[in-house]
Amino acid sequence: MRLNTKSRYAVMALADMARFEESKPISLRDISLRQSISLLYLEQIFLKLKKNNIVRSIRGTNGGYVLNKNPKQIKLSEIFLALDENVKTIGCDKHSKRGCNGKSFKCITHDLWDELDVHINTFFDNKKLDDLIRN
Amino acid sequence: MRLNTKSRYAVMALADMARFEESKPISLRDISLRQSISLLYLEQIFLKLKKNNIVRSIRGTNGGYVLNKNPKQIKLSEIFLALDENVKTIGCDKHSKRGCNGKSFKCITHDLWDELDVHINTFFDNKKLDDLIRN
DNA sequence: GGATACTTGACTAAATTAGTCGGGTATATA
DNA sequence: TATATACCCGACTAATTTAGTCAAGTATCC
Repeated sequence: MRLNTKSRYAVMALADMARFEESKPISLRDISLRQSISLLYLEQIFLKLKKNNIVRSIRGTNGGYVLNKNPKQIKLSEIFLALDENVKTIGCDKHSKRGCNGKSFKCITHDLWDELDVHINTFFDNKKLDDLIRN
Repeated sequence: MRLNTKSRYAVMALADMARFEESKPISLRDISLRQSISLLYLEQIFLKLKKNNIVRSIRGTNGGYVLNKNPKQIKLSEIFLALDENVKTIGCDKHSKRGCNGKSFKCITHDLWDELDVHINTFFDNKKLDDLIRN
């Protein structure tokens, strides 16, 4: 779990799309203007969202992106998973040779970070995109 | 909430002390050897723990540090609070002028990060140092 | 044909992290 | 009282990560 601007912007952008739920594709330019996120940065983010089938794209004039599922069904955990290659980054380094790696040597706090990870993932599994726009 | 090595090492070191619970002060040198954490780095960490009354120090030969409370009463949230000046660092920048600051302008996802923060803090409020050594 | 809008990899400045260094001061014990 | 141990503290730095930008496309609509 790693929360950087990329993850945050992804949630903002997708929530933006969900709010203006239309059948028409929404261009990154519009999202960029509404949410004040750099267009070039959004492009990077949406590439990953597309690769992970969260959105699909339509090219050309009047093109843009469309949500692949109903906002009620899009878990926030999916979104984070799409952006970070490695979801679990809190805690010990899995591939450490000297320190705690959870296998050959396990430190006092190892299980704690695992528990925390579960705790946070549960939170994001239960939160749907739709929950964000119901205010 | 920010989980860096400093916070993790602090928990490891304090758990180490709790495990060897003695009335005698424990030197950073011993902790450094047992947990393979740099002595110089530990000094930095314990200075903060001391300032926040989590440990007290005894100088000189045979000196070291002693826990100020029973491990059953030391919340992990206290420890993190002692190390990070600002506990809440996930989410929007409170002092941002242009972006979301939660006051003059509030973004779609603002409440989400607040909720997450509460969720994580609850976890660490309920975890005590003693829980880590009961395995 | 031109405007719009997605596609992709490479690059970079700034900030953060994870420590190290150097020079202290206090105290126990031989 | 000398010496070794161990805490105290500010300044510094190398490496990594972050938060983007840049350049050069390709596809589609009008």
